[in-house]
Amino acid sequence: MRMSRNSNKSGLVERDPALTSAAWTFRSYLRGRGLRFTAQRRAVLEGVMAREGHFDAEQLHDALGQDVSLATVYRTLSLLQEAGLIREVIQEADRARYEAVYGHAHHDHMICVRCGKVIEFCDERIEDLQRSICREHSFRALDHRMGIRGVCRQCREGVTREQ
Amino acid sequence: MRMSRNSNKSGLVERDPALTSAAWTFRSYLRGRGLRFTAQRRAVLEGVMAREGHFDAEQLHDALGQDVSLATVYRTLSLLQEAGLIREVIQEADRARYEAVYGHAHHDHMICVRCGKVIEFCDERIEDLQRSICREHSFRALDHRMGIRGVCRQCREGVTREQ
DNA sequence: CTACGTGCAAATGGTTTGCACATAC
DNA sequence: GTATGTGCAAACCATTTGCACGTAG
Repeated sequence: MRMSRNSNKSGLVERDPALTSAAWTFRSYLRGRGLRFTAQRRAVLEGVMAREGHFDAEQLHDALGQDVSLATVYRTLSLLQEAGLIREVIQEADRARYEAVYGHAHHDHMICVRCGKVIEFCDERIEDLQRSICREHSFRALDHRMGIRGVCRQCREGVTREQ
Repeated sequence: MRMSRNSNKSGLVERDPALTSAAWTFRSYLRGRGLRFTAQRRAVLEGVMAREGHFDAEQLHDALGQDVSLATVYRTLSLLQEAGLIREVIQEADRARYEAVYGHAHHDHMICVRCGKVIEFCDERIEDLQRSICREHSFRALDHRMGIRGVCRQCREGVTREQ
């Protein structure tokens, strides 16, 4: 949707060519708070950006191999969330799940309670209404989440998958 | 919004006058599954219905005194949720919070990240859009939750409360 | 150098569960 | 009577934290 400033196809990169835009954002956030951009934090960020869809701390830790301990994954996920690079997905289970924000359009979710499938959607009319409701209540929104639980078409048609 | 069949003002009650409509619903749900409507389950339900706003298992347990153990509160909250009498509020912390559904209009939430205040609102235009989006995706909605995180007017104006 | 970061293992804490006893039907 | 429910305490398990050792700046 949005063009990365450090596309690895084009040679038109600025500053450190090894850093993606998301990495720059994270580094700036950390610097601004007197924190350090370490190899582990970078690895976690790259793991997050490489991932499609939703993930939890343990999945990310597995994908990263021995590079980063689980404790550090948790610590870094908090930082990434504060930096606005990831957000917590509306919770279905007791396990926190995240998704990358950077370069992804905002969207909401429909969750099928039968097969667990997540359908993402985005509706600008709803976004507009949310903005005007916040205005009416003098509320300054930082983030919002919407999740619709229900049954998807496939499951209703009897093509049940697992469970 | 909806009239209770067992209003305690009018004498026009049917069946067991000591049972509220919500209690009947719960009892029917349990019976339908071969489960029993015990004194503890009834106490939990009454505790839930008596409560204004959001609550968690421990608060409810405290309010019930020695009548019901915490374990049973948890077990009963699950049943009430399955029966559709309560729903889990969009999670802010790692603690599950609930609210009664019965007799309450559907609504969504704004959560102030500074003072923790929850503003409830309901917008029929958003509900309509949600319905049409579900239709477009052939998705049958059972429930939905929306939460907007942000900063309320009072907190922006510097009248910070706690934390 | 000094403050910050990391890995490890232990602690935390809300929630669940095994078990023996109690109770609804 | 028998299946279901309950209380208690122990188990669970994702997440957090204390501490000693690394390392960025």
